[in-house]
Amino acid sequence: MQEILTALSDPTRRAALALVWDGGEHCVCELMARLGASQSRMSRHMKVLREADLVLDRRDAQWVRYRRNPHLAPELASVIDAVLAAETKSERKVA
Amino acid sequence: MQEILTALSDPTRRAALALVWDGGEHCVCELMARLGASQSRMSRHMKVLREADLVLDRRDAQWVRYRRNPHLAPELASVIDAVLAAETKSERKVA
DNA sequence: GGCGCATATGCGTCAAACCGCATATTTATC
DNA sequence: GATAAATATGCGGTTTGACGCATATGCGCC
Repeated sequence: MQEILTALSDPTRRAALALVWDGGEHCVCELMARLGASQSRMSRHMKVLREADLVLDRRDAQWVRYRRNPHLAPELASVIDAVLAAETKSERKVA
Repeated sequence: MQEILTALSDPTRRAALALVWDGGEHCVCELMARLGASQSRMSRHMKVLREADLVLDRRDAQWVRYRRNPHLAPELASVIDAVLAAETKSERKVA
């Protein structure tokens, strides 16, 4: 829980999590580009998400594909869902 | 959202929030005692919760009574509920 | 007005987090 | 085997956050 909330407390990580939460696979280079983050920064952020067990990674040729962890305990997945939903809502208000 | 997640990323604040989330009023001295926190520490933590709009406070003689903010946007209240529920569950596993 | 209890806050310190830069590692291609 | 692309990581610097201690403030009571 502590690790998860620490992971969620960075905006870039939340944005990355939102992208990955669609169930698909995303390489670091894609996330970098879409979030405007440098390579080392993006790599480190994904490491934090991985160590919090929120995402899984897989080597695929020169890429590393990150995806949502489907085995996450349901009560923890609910936390992520609630956070991403709340953030989506507040973005809509701005737009 | 950022402010809320920062507030949630401290274990003492989560514990205080859990106590206050019952809908009742709680003075700082009570929270201090129940959480084993020093006075200045508890006061500052409550300030963070207040500035994140998660709790409201009210002066009552020499006490300050903190309570859950009932006007919190529902999608944000869902975040708090999910976090507290997840934490309750993990505590039960330990016990 | 003085005293005591509850709470807030200024200040200095210490630890943790984030970042950029440079470099290492892995894999594909030629 | 050399080169290039994608990713990870060691290092140093800067920022942010938590804490304790001391002190200030608010309030009731005498």
